[in-house]
Amino acid sequence: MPRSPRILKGLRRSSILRRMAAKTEIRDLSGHVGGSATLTGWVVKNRPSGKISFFELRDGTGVCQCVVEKSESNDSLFEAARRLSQEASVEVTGAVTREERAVGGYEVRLTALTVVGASQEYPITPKPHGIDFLFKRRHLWFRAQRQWLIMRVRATIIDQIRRFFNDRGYILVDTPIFAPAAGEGSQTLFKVDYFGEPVYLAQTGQLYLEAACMAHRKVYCFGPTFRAEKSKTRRHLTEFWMVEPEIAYASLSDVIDVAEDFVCSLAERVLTDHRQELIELGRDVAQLERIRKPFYRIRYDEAAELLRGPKAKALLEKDLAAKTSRLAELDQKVAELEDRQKQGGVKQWEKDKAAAEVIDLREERSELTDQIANIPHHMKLAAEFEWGGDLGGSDETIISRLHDRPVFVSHYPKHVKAFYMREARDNAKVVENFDLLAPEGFGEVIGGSAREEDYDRLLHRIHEEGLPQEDYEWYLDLRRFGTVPHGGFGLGVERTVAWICNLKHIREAIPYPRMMGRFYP
RNA sequence: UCCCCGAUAGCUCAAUGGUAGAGCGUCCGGCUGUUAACCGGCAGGUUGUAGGUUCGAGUCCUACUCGGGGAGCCA
Repeated sequence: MPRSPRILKGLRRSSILRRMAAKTEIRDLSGHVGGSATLTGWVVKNRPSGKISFFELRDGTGVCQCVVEKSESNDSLFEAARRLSQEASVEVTGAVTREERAVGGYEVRLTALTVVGASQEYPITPKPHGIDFLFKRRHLWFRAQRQWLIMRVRATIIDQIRRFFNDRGYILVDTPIFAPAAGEGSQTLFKVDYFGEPVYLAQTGQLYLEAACMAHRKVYCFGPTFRAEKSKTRRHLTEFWMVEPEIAYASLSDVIDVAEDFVCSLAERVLTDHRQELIELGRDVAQLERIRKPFYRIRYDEAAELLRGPKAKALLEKDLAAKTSRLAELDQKVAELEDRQKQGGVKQWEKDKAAAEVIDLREERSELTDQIANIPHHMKLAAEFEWGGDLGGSDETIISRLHDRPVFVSHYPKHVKAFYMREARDNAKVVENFDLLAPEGFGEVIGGSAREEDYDRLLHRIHEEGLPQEDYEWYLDLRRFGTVPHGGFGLGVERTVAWICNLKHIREAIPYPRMMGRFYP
């Protein structure tokens, strides 16, 4: 875009300049130092004083400090600035200066201010709020810096998901959201009235994708999926986004190779584009830099052994000791802070600060207490893990924490897995499936498998699971007409975002979370 | 479906079974370099709902509602 007036020769300079000025974004302020700029945005916070007034302006691209000094000629401007309230929308014009003391490094000294929309008693104040309060105001909470950062990282992850598959010749095939029957066959489906007929919200597009991959060889689908699981945990949503690639003429290890490259590409892209944002989110980026090939690949058998073995026990014991000593440390800190508050001669603001710290410490304490209480249970679950069961949440955490890079766990017992998974030809008790466990205890982000391509074995499994064969005739057709070895996986977007951004709760990783008992706004 | 924790001012939290408080936010006043600004003041309450125990319940008991964490299940 032309910034130099020389280029404007022959145009009506004043109107063009005005239009250009109105387009200035905070992220481009460095190019306007020494000149004037017009910004449009929202007031983050206002700090008026007797004769000088500061406020922070947010415009969606960054944050910038605005200043008005009182003078004989600017009474109305100064008064308007002094009265600005949180989240009022404004258009401002002023001189741009470099200013080390200001957020973002630049400052605008105002010559004009227009309030576009007033904002009274904005509910989300710069003080701490409870999680329920914030999610009831999700529509406003987006404006908070932390939520803004997360949404930007999410957008990049989604862009990279599409780019990865598009660049490698995968064809996007959209699968239906209204599905006639169970995909994976279970009670965790949302039932919808479809002109008097029952249909279900799709849990996966996989079966449809298998059909499409016989036409295009490499395909993927990407969209929302729905699970009516009554789980209230930090890793569950009832509506979440999943990307599912499906590849013809692929073995289990081919599919795992793709998953490995894919996850590496996501980490690399986010580190390139959002290093600063990740740091601001409190992400230890060194951990993300470890997301490199090769990931660990272990079998379910080995995972079971690991859980029962001395390493798992040692990990949990160490954990218990660390958490117990942290608990003692917290108690001591709380006691110290409370003593300080009681002492005389302490300023009110120091008392407030101490009180706020006590609240934080107590919260950490309460979480820690829960975790400590759970450890013996987790130890028992791990130590007594029996072949044949699925890996529980705590088991996954243990396995992932025993490795410094993501871990593929493959070859689970057949009877705990879905009917379409390919039976291992050398061991009929297991299937050729895999999960990818993210490190640092983030748990399962991918589930995938080779699909059963043999007609007779597939039909047998459908009967074994008690599924109605007539519902799966079209699916069986894929084995009747030129069946090939194939497979794919599904990656949960929100779990991935939570992992990359180091979020404790998956619900912050999606714009409008839908979970048990929460569907507003 | 099961287990644990919680609900007090708009918000975040205090309050041995004995007069319901603080900070923030709002509003008013003050302050020339602020950064969760600061200083002074006003207003703000059927302690989630319904019962019970007690001379007396925010506090103890029971049920329910809502929320949080976990189990199961899963991306």
